[in-house]
Amino acid sequence: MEAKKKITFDDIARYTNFSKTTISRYFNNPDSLAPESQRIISEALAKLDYKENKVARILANGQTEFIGIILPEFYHRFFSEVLNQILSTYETYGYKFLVFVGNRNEESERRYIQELMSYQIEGMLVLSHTISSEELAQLQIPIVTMEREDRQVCSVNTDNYSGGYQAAALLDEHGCDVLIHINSPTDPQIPAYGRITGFQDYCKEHGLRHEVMFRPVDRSHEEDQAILEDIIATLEEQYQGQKKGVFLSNDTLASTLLNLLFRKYGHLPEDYRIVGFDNSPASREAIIPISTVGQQVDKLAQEAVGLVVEQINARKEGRPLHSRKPVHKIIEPVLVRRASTEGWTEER
Amino acid sequence: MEAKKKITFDDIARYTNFSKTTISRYFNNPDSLAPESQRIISEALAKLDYKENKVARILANGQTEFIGIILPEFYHRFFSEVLNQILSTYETYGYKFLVFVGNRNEESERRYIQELMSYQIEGMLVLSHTISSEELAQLQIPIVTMEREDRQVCSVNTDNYSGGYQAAALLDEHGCDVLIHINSPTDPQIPAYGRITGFQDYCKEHGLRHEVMFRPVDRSHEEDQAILEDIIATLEEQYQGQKKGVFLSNDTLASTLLNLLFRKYGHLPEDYRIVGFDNSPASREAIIPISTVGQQVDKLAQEAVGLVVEQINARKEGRPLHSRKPVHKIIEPVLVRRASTEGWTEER
DNA sequence: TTGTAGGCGTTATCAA
DNA sequence: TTGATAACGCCTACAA
Repeated sequence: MEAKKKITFDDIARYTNFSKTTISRYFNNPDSLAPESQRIISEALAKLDYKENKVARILANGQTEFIGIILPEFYHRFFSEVLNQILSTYETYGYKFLVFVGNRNEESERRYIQELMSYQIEGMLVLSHTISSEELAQLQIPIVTMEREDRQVCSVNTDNYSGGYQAAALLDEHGCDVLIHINSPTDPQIPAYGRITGFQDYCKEHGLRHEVMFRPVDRSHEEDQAILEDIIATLEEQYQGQKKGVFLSNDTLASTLLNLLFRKYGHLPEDYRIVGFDNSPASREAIIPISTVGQQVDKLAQEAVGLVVEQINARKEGRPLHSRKPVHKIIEPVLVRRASTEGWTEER
Repeated sequence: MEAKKKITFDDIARYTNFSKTTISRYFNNPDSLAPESQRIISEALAKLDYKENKVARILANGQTEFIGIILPEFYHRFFSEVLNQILSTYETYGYKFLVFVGNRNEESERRYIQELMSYQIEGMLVLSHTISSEELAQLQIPIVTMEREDRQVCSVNTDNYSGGYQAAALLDEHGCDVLIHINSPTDPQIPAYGRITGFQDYCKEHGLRHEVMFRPVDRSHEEDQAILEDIIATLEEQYQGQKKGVFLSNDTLASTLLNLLFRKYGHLPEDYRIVGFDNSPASREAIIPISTVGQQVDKLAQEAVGLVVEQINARKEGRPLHSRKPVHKIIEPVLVRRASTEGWTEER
């Protein structure tokens, strides 16, 4: 059972008295062969236990069927969810994925991209922030980004503005006296900034008292806890007796806030309403289910890969599509109403 | 800026008046070149903007530097954590990873493996259960598994037995009257079964009253909740007034139990102590921090990739290592004491 | 319906 | 220290 030499088209050809070309055709255009020939070859393949070698095929026809992925990190569930959904598009498109995690290091991300390019990837999905879309565009391959600056490249994003708007509307609907949005300081160029403006616009349009609190959240759970405890203290001083609707930039943060309140009061006080973002497991699995602006991760991934594939195909026949302006697809978020706004009793 | 033809060694050779061979050497064995030649080539590469093509190199030397990964799913944080750590070994070993998620489907996993083989992967990491180690071994490439049946292949695993043992010891230490272990029905062949036997052995050795409850957990959060509510009812009937030490098979489950108790009592009652498994974010971010048997995911991943690479290298020089018996590495778990056993007041 | 010949961009083997 | 030449395993005209 030791490393038996690999069987190639040559071996099959010799064995069947066909030429290599015919064997190749068996795989790429079987209908052009006589049925009888197909049978002969098929049997020979089985008998000799042939295993295909896609590397050789790539070198010959230039199509790797590789798509590169650069993720910024793996801490937030959002990214593992997205990756999961991206990987599952293999079933529909057949592309394989080479994955790198950037960890916010510009230099290593450049190295990763070089490495990906050297493997002749046909396209790339970029979720990390460190490298500008301008630089990405120069790579001259189809690129689609998600949740990051995207001026020079195609992208697929949740309608963050709509999400922020709906979150505010939901809190308003439940009669909150003041709306609070907690977020980390965010670059206006990244799509997630829309959550802030959406929130603000709703409040302004409806003349609601509101406040956006920029805090350095999302660094670590412990820091987030400290920050949120501080915020609770502030809120209870500033808006004592008023109903506070809090919209947080993600579900994990929302859950942390909820836990703090639960620890303090043993339940979610009537004068608090909470909305998260993402519809990640953290929102469903919280001590009481948290209302949230759900990102349709499956659709995001599907569209992103679809967009890359579309460009790849366009390229293969001239380049009618790629040289045009970048396409930016938008996926509607889905508002999920749960106990953290609807009230615990209503929920069960 | 349109698809300029790709620069190859041929172009560099022509430009510098060296041969292709010399250019190749510049990359693979630069010291064998005259310093002056190195400079000339280096400049030419920059001037012509050469980009390497690893596909061609693979075809020529047979080394893809690819390792295949088959994950069972992405729902449990454990797997995204492991994947993250595996991917990060790129920095030390330079291997690239082709990732597939099996989703418990035997047929598609076989297809994935064929696909991986066709890309000439040099080794494979398998975390999914569906395909027997016997079948894996027949692939004739270095394989390392984690957290699954591993009789015919190498593996890296947490010492689950020790983990179960320590969990029981921790609960005992805090004076629990009865120890409960909640787990899904588990195949004795997979390493995680050790958690059960470790737990049982400690209890038996120390003459402790104990019980293992096999329930179909880990299917969905809602089902888990229902199951755990049921268990709480049972426990409170059966062990009323006694201090119950509950060891759950993972942190998410532990957190769900904790949440249910918190909702019922507004705090963790004195007659409950809880221990999880994994030391995943779920345990730190729970409403009160949960004690847990920590898997050293970074080490698991490091060792797993290391073991594959070791075998790959052994293969390159004859095959002294691979034909021997499978190696099974064990990583010690780390017991993490937190509020769910130590008591809330002690913790702060 | 099948075959011939050349090429994809490297690396390996000899030789000089 | 450098080169010529033949692989590597498949695909794609073009021919028959």
